[in-house]
This record gives sequence, structure tokens and C-alpha cells, in this order.
Amino acid sequence: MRDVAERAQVSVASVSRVLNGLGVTSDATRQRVLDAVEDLRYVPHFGARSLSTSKNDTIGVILPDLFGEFFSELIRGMDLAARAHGKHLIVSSSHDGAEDTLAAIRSMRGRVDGMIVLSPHLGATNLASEFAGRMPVLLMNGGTAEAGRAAIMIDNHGGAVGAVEHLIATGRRRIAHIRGAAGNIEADTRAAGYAAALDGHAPIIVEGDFSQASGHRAATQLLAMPERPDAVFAANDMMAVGALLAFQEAGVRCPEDIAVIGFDDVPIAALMRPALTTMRVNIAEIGRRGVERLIGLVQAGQHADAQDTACEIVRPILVERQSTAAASSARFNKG
Amino acid sequence: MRDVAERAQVSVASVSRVLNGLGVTSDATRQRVLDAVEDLRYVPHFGARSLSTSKNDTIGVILPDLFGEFFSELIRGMDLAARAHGKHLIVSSSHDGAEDTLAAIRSMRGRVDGMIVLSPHLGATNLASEFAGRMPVLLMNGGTAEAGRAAIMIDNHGGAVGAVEHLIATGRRRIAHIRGAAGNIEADTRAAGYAAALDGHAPIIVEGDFSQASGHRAATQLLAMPERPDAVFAANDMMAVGALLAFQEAGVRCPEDIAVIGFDDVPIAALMRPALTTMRVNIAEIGRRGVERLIGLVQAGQHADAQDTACEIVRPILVERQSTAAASSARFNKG
DNA sequence: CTGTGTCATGTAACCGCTTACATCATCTAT
DNA sequence: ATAGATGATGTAAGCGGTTACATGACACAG
Repeated sequence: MRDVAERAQVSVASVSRVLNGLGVTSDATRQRVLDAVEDLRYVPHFGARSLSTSKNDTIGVILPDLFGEFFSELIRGMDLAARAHGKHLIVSSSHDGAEDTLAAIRSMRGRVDGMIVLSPHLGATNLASEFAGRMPVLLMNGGTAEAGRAAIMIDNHGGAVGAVEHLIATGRRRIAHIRGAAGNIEADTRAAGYAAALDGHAPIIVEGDFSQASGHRAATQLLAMPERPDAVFAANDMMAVGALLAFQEAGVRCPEDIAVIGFDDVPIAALMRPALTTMRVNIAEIGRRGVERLIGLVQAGQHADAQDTACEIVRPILVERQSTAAASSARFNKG
Repeated sequence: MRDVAERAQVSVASVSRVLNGLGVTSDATRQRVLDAVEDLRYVPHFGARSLSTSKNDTIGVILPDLFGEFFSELIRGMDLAARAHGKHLIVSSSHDGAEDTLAAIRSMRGRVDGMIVLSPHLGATNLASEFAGRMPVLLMNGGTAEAGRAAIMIDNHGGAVGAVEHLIATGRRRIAHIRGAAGNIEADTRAAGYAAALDGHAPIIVEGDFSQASGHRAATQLLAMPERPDAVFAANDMMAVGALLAFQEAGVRCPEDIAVIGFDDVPIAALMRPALTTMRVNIAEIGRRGVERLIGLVQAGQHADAQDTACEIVRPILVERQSTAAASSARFNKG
């Protein structure tokens, strides 16, 4: 920048003014500066600007360590929104423990204007708020809503209930659940919803960790049971996909022998054969919404306006596809 | 930081030393500083540090506007590698034109230590090198290799040839190609490979844009042709998926009536039914490798060592699945 | 001719941290 | 007792911008 100033025979202040279009500048000066910028191929140094203005047009996203279609979709939605607002997105994923998540949050300070934290670990939630200090944070961790904290959460309990009720409505009685890892709030909540909706039917629960592979393993366990279930509610779509594959390999027909329902409605769900029935959460839309609310928070922070502390709740909706078709219609579809 | 220094009765320099573990500090001082940091919940301001050290442990990634499984996978691989090296990743996607891409590159200055540019627009390539200035850049744009420019590229031509040869080897004769958007280097190169490998068979080309929807549309066009092709080489997997769906809807059997082969081997390819034969590119691995080479470049830049200017070429390999099974074995598989 | 208001531009402090160098207190060797 | 070595700490100059304020030139009114 000094070089530019020198070449244009002006002070750095003038260069800054020209480049930012702030303040007044004579046309002659402006032109000289622009020429110099051009000649020198000068590009302002972002970090320096951000230090002065304490804004950096970047928002951080902290993700857990699972990486599947869900997060891809989420990031896609966020990226779109961020770009629409001229912000950059810095994503830090693969955080397993609360501690790890905290480290990531800390390392974001001074790098982002605000952050979105998805942490399925309860502890981290509080800590996040604590450590973020004066930085706006939007929680999307699926935990219980904390008053006064901006958040977007999915109605995991309600969604799980909806899934189970659908299975019951289509005539299934022995309904198993492939749950996510214990300790993961979303997994726990969905499992609770499952249990609550069973309505007298016996619970059959196997462990998974939200990965496709774990769904496959869980399904194998299910098949080995003396009294085989006639339906499976997987805590997310990727596990449902794994289960579907396991059933196919074992020659067990879906939905005739066993129905499968997932959760999320990732893009792949509609492409599976049988197409996967699932509880749809408009993932990309949630990502977009999250970014937009966070941007709102950042701006509000500047104006010291009333803060947006609402806790939005997204209710999943049932998307019926082939994997849970009732026996009769299943036969019909096959023909 | 000043507050911490004050509270610990030391100078900011000592605080900095303690926090970075550099230089020598007495245990007493160290402890007082750490206590103060704790009390004040102090977290160093990243931007400031980066301004001083002119390093920011962040690498930028510029992506084109398509968003599909390919890029998700790529980012996944990059993210893994970045995390392994303690770097952050800042992704800027959805850049359509060369101009847009350039703006993105510029806005990265002072924010990243180096960047990976994937731009299917030829012009941008040169400009990228030009504008990046002294910042290390790794090209993964699929264009022609430029001497002295670090790059990783996919052997698109060879991959396309392999795909077509496979179709011919399995007995197909009327082989169509669903190509990517004109002007996109990768699309052009794959189309060229297709044409080169036809070996006398008549070319049948329909336009797509790498999206699943475009693959669906293209397949519909193919079906409407008077002499229907008996095989399709889609320029990427997502279009192949779209085509597969279109065929299914039209009641056209794959692979019996028409074979389909894709390119990339995105995770979804193996899950389709029929499972999609494709030219595998180890996407995540390429992402990982890209990040690692870039990190190498960044470090080399510091030591003024010999630069890594190699142009790595990745050769896709054929992964045979059901969608191109030869007529006889296809029947066999069905049974 | 002088006072004053305008406008364009320059000066310099500051953003929060790093780091070369200066300083100072101890300790050791002579 | 003194010089020199050693080690801990402080001072201050950046890093590359932004911006409040000072300055200077000029035009115009009195």
C-alpha cells in the first residue's frame, strides 16, 4: 500500500480513501491511485484491514466429526447464504469431544465475526457460549434450548415419534431402532422419541454411530435375532442406507419383510431402491437460515440493538417412499 | 492482552512469550501470566497474530459453482488433511465465471497462506497465477498443465477413453455421450476422449452441465432418438445417476437395454441400483494430497527452497458394476 | 487585504500481537 | 572486588491497513 501511495504521489490515507470510496477525493488523485494500483497489481491485505476495523466478513462453523451427506448439504446451504451476503465461510469439522470443540472455537477468535456451533455434546454448548465471549454464536446442537441463546434446533423427539407412528400405521408391530452413539444428544432424543411412541410394543434397540457402516452392522445384528423385527427406524438416513444394503445382501426384502425409515432426507434417500421413507429436515434450508440469523446477530451486535435470542424449532415431516410401503401396496408396486 | 499483562504485573512481551512457549520465562512469571489468562478468559486474537507473523494457518479453496457429491468428497478429503496439519480451511464456492473466480481469489489475500484453485475456465488459470502474487497456488483445474505451476490433474482424456473402451468391450455399439457444459475444460477433454475412443462407431452427443437434473434431461433426449443408443457414457456420475433414473421411469432396463457408465465414483455410485460402473478417481484422496502439497509449498516458500512445481496426473481406473454388465452376465445377475 | 469556510490531503495514532534488541539483576571466574 | 556471562524482562518498532484530526490551499465575503 505504501508503494501504491508513493507511486501515486499521495499518502496512504488517500489510497485508503480511494479504495474504500470513503471521504472525499479529487478525481485526479483518485485516478492516479487507481492507476498505481493497477500497475502494481496491488491487492489490499485482508488481515490488516480486519485488524483495524475489527470486522472480517467471515463466519465460522464448528462441526462434529461425522461426515456424511447431512453435513455436506448443510454446508452447501450455508455457503450459498454466506456468498449471497458476501461473507466467507470457514469450516472446522471433525471435532469429537467437547474439549476438541472448544479448542476449535478458541482458534476462531479474531478470525470470524461470529460462529455457528453444531455440537452434539451437551457440555460444549454451555462452554461455547462462555468462551465465545462477545462473539455472536448460533447454536444448532440439538440440545435443550437455553433461554437467551440464539438457536435453531430440530424437533428430534417429535420426528422420531412421527417415524414410529408411521411404521405402526402401516401395520408394523416389531419395530427396532438403530440409534446414534450414546452421549450424542440428537441420538438420545431420537431414541427417547422412539421409546415414547412405541405404544406398548416392545423396544428393540441396537447401537450405531450415524455412519453408513454402523447401520450395516446394526442391521446384521437385527437379522440374527430369534424374532426378527418387521420394521426399523434408523436414527439417520446414512444408517438406514447401510441397513438397506445389509438386508439386500441377506436376501431380506424391503419393505415386504422389513420396513425401513430414516431421518434427515439426505439427497441419497430418494435415489435408493427401494427409495427410503424418511423424516425430512430441509437441511440446506436450515444451513441457509442459520447463516442468515448469524449475520443478523453480527449486525445487531454492532448497533447494540435488541438481540435475536429466539430458539427456532424445525419440525421434520414424513416423506413416504417405497421402503415402508404397506405390504399390500408393496406387492402392488412390485408388479 | 494488555489487561493480562497488567494483571500479571508483566509486560505484553512476557505474556506473548508465555503463550507461545518461545524465549525464556521464569516459572513464577509463567504462572502469574497463566493465572491472569485464566481469570480474564483471555483468548489471543488471531487476526493480530497473523498480521505480525504474516502466517495464518489457513488455506483457501476456490471452487466452481457446481455442487454435488464430487465436491463434497473433495472438501472432505481436504478438511481431513488440513485438520491433520492444524490448518483451517476457507472454502469459497459457486464461482461461475473467470471474473467471479478472480474476485474470490483477490478477497483471499491476507486471509490465507496459500490456495487451491479449481476452475474449469481456462482463462482463470493464468489469471490465478498472476493475481495470487507471491502466494503459493496449487491448480486443480483440469486444464492443460502449465510448466512450473504446481498442479494436480485428472487424466480426463484417458479416463474417457477407458470408459468407452469398456463399453465397446462389453459389446455395445451405439455409444452416446452426455457431456458437461461446453467451455468447461474437463467436459471438453472428456468429450474429446470419447470421440477418440469411438473407433469408428458414430458419435452421439447430448449436452449436460454435470448436474443430476441435466443427466435426466439428456437421457430423455436419448430415448427419443429414432435409433436408440445401447450405451451411455456420462461425463460424471451425477449425470449418470440422472440418466439411470430417467431410464427407470421410462421402463428402459439397464444394463440389458442400455448400459451406463459414469466418471468420478462418488459415494452414491455404488449405492444405485443397478450399481453404477464408473471411472474411479479417488476424490477424497486427491483433496488430501492437494492440501498436503499446498502446505509443502507454503513451507518451501518460507525456506526459499526449491519449489514443488510438479504436475501430478491422476489416472482414473475402471470400476465395473452392474450398470454395464454384459447382456449375458446381466441376465445371470438378475436371476 | 484579511478573515473564514470548504475541500483535498497529509500526519499519526491505533487495531492486538510478535520479536529484535536493550536493560538489568545475578552469578561466576579471576 | 570487578569484568563478563547468563538469564529474565521490558521497550518499542513493526505487520498493513483505517481514520480522527491537523494542515494547507483556495475562493469568497467583508
